[in-house]
Amino acid sequence: MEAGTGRLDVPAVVAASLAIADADGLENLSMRRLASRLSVTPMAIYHHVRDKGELLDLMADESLRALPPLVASAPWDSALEDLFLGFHRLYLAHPALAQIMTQRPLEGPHAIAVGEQVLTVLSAAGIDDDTAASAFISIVNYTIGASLYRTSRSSSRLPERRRFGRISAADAPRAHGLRQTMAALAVDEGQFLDGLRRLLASYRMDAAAAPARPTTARAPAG
Amino acid sequence: MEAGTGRLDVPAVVAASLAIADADGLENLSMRRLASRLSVTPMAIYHHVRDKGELLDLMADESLRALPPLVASAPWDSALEDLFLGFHRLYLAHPALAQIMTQRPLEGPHAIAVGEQVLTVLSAAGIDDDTAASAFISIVNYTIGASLYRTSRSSSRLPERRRFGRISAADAPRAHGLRQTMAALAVDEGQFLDGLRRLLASYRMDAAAAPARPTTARAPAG
DNA sequence: ACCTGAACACCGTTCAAGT
DNA sequence: ACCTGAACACCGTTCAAGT
Repeated sequence: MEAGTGRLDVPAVVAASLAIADADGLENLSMRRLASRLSVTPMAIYHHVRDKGELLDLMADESLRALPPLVASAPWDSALEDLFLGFHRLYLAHPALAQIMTQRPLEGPHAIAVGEQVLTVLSAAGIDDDTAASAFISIVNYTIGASLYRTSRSSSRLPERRRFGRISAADAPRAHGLRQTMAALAVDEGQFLDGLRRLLASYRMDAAAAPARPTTARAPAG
Repeated sequence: MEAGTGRLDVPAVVAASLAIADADGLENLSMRRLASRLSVTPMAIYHHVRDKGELLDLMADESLRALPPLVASAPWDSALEDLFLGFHRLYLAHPALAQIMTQRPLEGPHAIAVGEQVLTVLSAAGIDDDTAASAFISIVNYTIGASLYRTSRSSSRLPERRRFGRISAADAPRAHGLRQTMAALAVDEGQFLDGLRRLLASYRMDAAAAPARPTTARAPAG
């Protein structure tokens, strides 16, 4: 498959990797499967990528290109809400990316560019540097956790439960009664948004407490 | 190793699995490694556990035994803060557990018991059922995301970065200036607590808006 | 520079057999 | 019931060789 192009390059390798991970899950992405999809010998890939780990880094960073850019004209909190909703949607579309982020710190150029944008917006809102750094980390963590939660419960990837029976009304009446509510929330974008908004509202109070700053935004101050 | 006991059982298998995952990472936990640590043939394990997936489920649920129980006498928000701090510490001590939770929905008996406790506490605080379910999910998601963040950055498991250079002052002045701050926050329990408290504070407002309820809260008591 | 082929040290799991 | 042994269809990666 994918034949014809003749020559292999990094973008083609990354694209094929994402396609395999989307179709069959990250656990089924192997260098050998990838090679056969590219009609090439496994070792050919090693000429473009040092090892599988580097391939995963490239997948995670490269896919951030698809993120809708932050809208600078909007209020800072709704701009951030949109940005992280974009993250969440990206991770739902490509569950492998969220998984990769939990195993390898993402430090590629696109990831750093997004981080820079977020920190700039928080700073312009009047939030001090330390709080901004902390806010960035907490919001990213929440977003990744919520995305993993939804993808791990998406019908297509559920492992068949065997050992454990269903949740019983006798042992856990509340959890039992809320079973269907929780199942619905697990596939609901509104559930993600609710938590995100609660975090943003909390940082809004930090912003209000600080003196508003002009958005000139010159770097780490000289 | 681990010889002498003569007979294999599920607790021994689970304990050995955790020991391997703690020492060498979940990615190095294999049925064959596990078998050799138990001085047994790989196939012997399959007599106690259906497959590797079930083994992972058992590891994740069984380890929840170590969680400090929720202190019912404390105010609900500080009780929940303690409980989830306990989760966070458990995941830091055993990074494999947080990883497993992102791949397989945790529905074992201990997980359900913890969920029941949390829902009961939220309800007794005067939070309605739908909000309680949503709060539970968001707080768990945040906790898992934050735990994964810290473990993925723990010095012992960092993959050597190759493709991407260090973050440059020219391209990302803010991110560059905050590099050391962010690195410090990545290993700081206070960073986790800050985000957790912001979420709890938000739900405290829901509780205040609702009529307070007597803490009759039947169920797992008795 | 870019790719192939053979090989090494691993995987999870099935199936048949032993006690 | 509990365990072994051999086998199957896979892995990631090194090394030497081809063009």
